[in-house]
Amino acid sequence: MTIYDIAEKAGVSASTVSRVVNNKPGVGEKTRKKILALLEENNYTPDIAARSLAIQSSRFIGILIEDIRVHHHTDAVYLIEQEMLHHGYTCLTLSTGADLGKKVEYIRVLEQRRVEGVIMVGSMFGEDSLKSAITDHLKNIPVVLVNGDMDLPNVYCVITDEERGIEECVSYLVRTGRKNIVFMNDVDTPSNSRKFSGYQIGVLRNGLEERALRASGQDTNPQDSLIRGRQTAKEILARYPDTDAILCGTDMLAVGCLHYLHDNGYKVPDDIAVMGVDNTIYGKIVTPTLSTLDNKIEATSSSAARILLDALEHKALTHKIVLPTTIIERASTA
Amino acid sequence: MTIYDIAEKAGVSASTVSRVVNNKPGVGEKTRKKILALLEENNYTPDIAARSLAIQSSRFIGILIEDIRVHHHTDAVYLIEQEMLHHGYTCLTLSTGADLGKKVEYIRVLEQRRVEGVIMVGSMFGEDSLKSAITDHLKNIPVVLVNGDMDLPNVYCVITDEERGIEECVSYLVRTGRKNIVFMNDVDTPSNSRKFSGYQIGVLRNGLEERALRASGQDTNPQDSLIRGRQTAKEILARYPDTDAILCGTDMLAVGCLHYLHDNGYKVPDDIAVMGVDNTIYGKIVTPTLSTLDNKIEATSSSAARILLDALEHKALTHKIVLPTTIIERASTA
DNA sequence: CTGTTAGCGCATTCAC
DNA sequence: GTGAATGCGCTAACAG
Repeated sequence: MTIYDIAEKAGVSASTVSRVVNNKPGVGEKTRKKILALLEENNYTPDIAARSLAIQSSRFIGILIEDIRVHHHTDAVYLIEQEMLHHGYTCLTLSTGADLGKKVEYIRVLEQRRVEGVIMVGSMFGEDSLKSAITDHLKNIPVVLVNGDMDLPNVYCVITDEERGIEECVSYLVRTGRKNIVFMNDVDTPSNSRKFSGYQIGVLRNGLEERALRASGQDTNPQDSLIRGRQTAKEILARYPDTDAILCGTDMLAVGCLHYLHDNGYKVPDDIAVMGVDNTIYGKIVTPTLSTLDNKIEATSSSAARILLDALEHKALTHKIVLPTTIIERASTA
Repeated sequence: MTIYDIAEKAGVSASTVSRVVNNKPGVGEKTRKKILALLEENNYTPDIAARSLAIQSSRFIGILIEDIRVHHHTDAVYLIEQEMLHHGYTCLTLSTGADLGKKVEYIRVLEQRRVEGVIMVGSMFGEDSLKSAITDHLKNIPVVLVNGDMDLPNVYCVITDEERGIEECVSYLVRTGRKNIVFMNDVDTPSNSRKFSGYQIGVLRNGLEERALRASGQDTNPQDSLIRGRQTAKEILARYPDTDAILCGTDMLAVGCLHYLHDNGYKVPDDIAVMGVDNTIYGKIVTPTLSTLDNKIEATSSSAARILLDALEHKALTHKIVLPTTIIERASTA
């Protein structure tokens, strides 16, 4: 059912039908009514692809995310989608996986679909290796990085100050009487590097010894992180038996850590304090409940959505905004 | 950059360029090389919308899901996306929310984008009230319902036998010595009705008294379910102090339940056994670990993807397949 | 092997 | 107020 079909039935031309469909003026009241009725009864639906072609605007915005199964990221996607849809954009949300080549591939998919803007969620998207993919394939459209950092004229970044946040976590743990604080880092991402560097600063400022281990493995899906956290906790305690606090790069790692400690007779927080990052629901579920560094995913993603919308309307804006984090104090450290 | 631009640069016609872009035969080796080079150096990307219009095929498939923040559903989406993308389809994944009107609205969005097939995840999409929306707006394209039930020529359903599964849960709890088994139901959905009916059958077969409460509230997001489970556990124990097992409609409800029991001095599973449904990661995280009815979301969604692909190739297939569930036995009942 | 033509469904000028 | 004509970028006959 096209506007031509409707036009024929109504005995008018396609342009008139088009005007009615798009609520534009210049159509007589009676013909408008008549066409409206025909539209309804034939349940006509405009072909957005055709319209896109004609008006040179897809009303698509792309969302790139590493793994839709990661809770922390879907919270962001949820907010962004709502906001975008509210402004008449349809979101094309794609899970890229950890692989860099895949990311580039998906960027091309977005390009082919002629998205008008892109939001990428996750610090991995701020990697230098993606810079050329963005300049080549996302030319002239605004790109907003959630928690990623990149210096490009059409790229806007909104990140949380995790470095500072982790540094504060260290100080916080010191205030609760901890001295031997080990940092359990997750896979190698820009965000995790910032966290690590925050840990180093914190350790330095508090005159502590630097003790850090990277959780082995590379998959960041929830199931896997749990195992990895558990395993790494074991390694930590084997290497540093006098550990009295473990600061983990993500909540899920921290949960795995809690599991290991519980199973092996350690008391949390009495023997060892544990802390995570992300303020996910996992931390509310475990026993004891998990203290965590809230990196404000809702605020960050809302802000990203706003920025993208502003950029789409060619408003001037700053290219980088940094939000503060907050420590959420729960039973695992208190 | 269009094929015309490239054609001009190459001194050939657009059709030749089109042939090269689509890897079609009938182009001389030297011209092909030349065009390929130009394509590359101008980094040309085809406009899929325009192509869709020409070939009358969008290579889009739609995925409808109630809430992208629900873990259990994103697992399904992940699998489906991978499979579809592997077959050259791009997935348009939309979170509809619980509201029925919104669901219809999103169905129309998919229609406008001319998706060639749809997968809907969640039993709510099997509701009768959506039947007309599907017949009107998703005419002649295959629709696969994951865990939803609907009788329509273009609709295929793949569901798990939760009724039977819950019945088995009751019998299982009885075998572990429980007699006063309360069912905590989640919000009113077809799936939850099936679960409830399974509970009723189980209770009847085992000569027990029927005791069921519906968790108040209506939001099914993870955060909320947790609170609701806790609250409902309280109500259950107030009304039935001799309860020795609580069977919950979802894992998250069960986790909330565990929290309440823990905080109020009940021993799980000694005093009261707790069981959930969905086999989510939440059940692996809590203490004690949660026994649960695995409703096979991976198998179900993979199957749904397969069915949709088959339907898109016009292969004959059955309209309804029912998969068995499995009981996962963990500490909360053992 | 390659170019010409037409058409996909729609929006938009410009006449009438 | 309304219609005819044109173009968006691409594919697909059909000619040559």
